[in-house]
Amino acid sequence: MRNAEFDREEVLRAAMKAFMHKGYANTSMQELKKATGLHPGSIYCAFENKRGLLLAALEQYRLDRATEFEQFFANSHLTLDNLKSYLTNVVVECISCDSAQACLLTKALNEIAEQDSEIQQVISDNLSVLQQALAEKFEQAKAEKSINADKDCDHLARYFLMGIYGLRTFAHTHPEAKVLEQLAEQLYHDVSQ
Amino acid sequence: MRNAEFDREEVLRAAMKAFMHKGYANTSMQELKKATGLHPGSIYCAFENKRGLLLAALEQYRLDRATEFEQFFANSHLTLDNLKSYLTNVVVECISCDSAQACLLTKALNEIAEQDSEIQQVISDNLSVLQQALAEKFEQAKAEKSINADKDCDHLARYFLMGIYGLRTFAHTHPEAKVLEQLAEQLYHDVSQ
DNA sequence: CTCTATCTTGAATGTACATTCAAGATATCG
DNA sequence: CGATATCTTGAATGTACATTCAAGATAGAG
Repeated sequence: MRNAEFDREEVLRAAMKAFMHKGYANTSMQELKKATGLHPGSIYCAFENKRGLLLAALEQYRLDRATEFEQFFANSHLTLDNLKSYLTNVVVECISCDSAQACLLTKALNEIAEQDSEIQQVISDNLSVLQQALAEKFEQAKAEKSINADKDCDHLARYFLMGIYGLRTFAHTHPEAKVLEQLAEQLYHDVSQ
Repeated sequence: MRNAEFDREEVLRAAMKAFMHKGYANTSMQELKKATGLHPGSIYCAFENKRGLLLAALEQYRLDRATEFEQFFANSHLTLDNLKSYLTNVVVECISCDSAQACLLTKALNEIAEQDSEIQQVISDNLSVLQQALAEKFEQAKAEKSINADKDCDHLARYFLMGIYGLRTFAHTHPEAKVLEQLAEQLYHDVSQ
């Protein structure tokens, strides 16, 4: 007889941002209340508890990232060039230094995955989806003759993803644009050559 | 008139292990008490507080890792081969899946660096030291003609370290030996070719 | 052996937190 | 324009935590 007043996606994006900024354990319900605009009771009603909010936020993150990913390839450029744009965008995010741009997946992976196998599984699945999507793009690039026919696209996707993880971590201590760009350049070279 | 009964290094290694396993915020003083064998009062007396214990543990970690690093090069092999051994060892640590082998630096960097600039600085300094040490080894490998004379050793060191960060994160979701070994193989190839 | 400075112990403290819940508000339906 | 199901509110609850502290233990000095 009455619908919830809040926008679920908006709330989840706010929660994401809070979790990315301060981590899971260090984000209190009071901060989540401020970030989402929802009172504790509403959060518990909608997401069961703080952990449920994280799980919902991880799912929203997956959806948002998948959409974003596809947009990089929704044009007529060579797939390999789009992969490069994707990588360049990672660097841009790292440089902007906005913690909101950190990767929720790797952050949560580091903080809690080891102690919560369900969350571990959710994150692993998320990352596998991204890896699979990358592998498909490399296959496409191979079909377009941009990369050598004897390359193993699954391996390329894993290596590319490993590089992105490394880049993100590296950026925490080395946020200088030039260095990150140079590293990305080499990574691109190593997967495309 | 009376000396402390505990062995400081032993206590710090136990604390490191606890922090690596559960993270900083999620490791309670009660767990630290169990892990170190020290009662709260003694911990506060020796390290001021929980944060002080982390700082001391980070310093011990740096010392231990520096010693370990040098041991990889304390032989008559080619420096480049020793770099490969070092990388192989990272993979072995990842595979062993013993959380005690995770990297305290990257773990702490992800969890708290953004909220505590002193800890951020300590970790950054630690990682810079490692990066510098790697750069020196690459210079040595260059002098031994193992790598091309026109290579930028600082860049190689950064790329190598980025790869190690990526490898460690990747291992969280992909602990299969074969995959990690293949990634390490490619990384080695890309820095030595 | 005695004295005292220092260390050890672990219960006590206050605080901050996640979670609950009952009262109040409001949209929708008849 | 009620009636009512559902949502919103935020103070109350209990718990778990980091930290403190005073009493007890013990090593070393004289």
